[in-house]
Amino acid sequence: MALFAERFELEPSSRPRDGYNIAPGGPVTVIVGESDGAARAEQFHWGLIPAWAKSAETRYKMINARIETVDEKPAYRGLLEGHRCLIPADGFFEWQPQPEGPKQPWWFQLADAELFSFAGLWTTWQPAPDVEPVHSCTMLTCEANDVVSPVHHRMPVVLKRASETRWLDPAVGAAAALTLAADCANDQLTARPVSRAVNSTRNTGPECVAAPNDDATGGPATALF
DNA sequence: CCAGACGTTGTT
DNA sequence: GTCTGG
DNA sequence: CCAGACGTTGTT
DNA sequence: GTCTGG
Repeated sequence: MALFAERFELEPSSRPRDGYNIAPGGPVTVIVGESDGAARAEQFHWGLIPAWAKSAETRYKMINARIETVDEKPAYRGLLEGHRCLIPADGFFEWQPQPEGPKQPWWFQLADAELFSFAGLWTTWQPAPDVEPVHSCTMLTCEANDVVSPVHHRMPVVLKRASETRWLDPAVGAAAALTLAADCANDQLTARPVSRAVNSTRNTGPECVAAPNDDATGGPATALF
């Protein structure tokens, strides 16, 4: 908390949340820009609910936005202008299908576990005038690079640190923002396999990034029969 | 004009 | 809300 | 993303 | 198989 509060010079009212098992469809901490250039942390729903949605049913579907098409898709393209956010993290998981049995989760980080930001978009959904608005977000993805592709064919866009301020800046247009996202820090990532503890969102602690078979929550190392 | 979509991932 | 398809 | 539910009636 | 919940 202290790290990213300092890094993003968050306003005192910010109420960030962290955890080792931030899952789609749940709350996630995002950083949004203020008109005066300040930044604020909020908890948004991970899974975009467009402003025009009649129900919240997309909230488990629109968890990602492909960078290749984000400026074309009706649900996303308007958000590239003025509705960008940072989603701070120090790593992410991808699941690797196995020839047999359950998928193997992998944990990806920058060197020295340095803090970074995913490139996100956000919006507000208010189904009726007299109910509380719901803020939600989605995360840009791109084709997996050499580090991630053995595990999974897509990966989140990790912004270069120098791009973060401009990503939040409303004065930066959609085209320029897309350029920032394309020129990302994904080639700095490292990978290691982890316990299957992360597969259950009931596990929210450091056991999620423990080495495989080095914990009591990841299930048996081998099948019983 | 109105109706209907609006998304990604993974699997087959 | 806005765009595409019919 | 993965895990877990997926149903109604009647009884306590 | 498909949807909801975390």
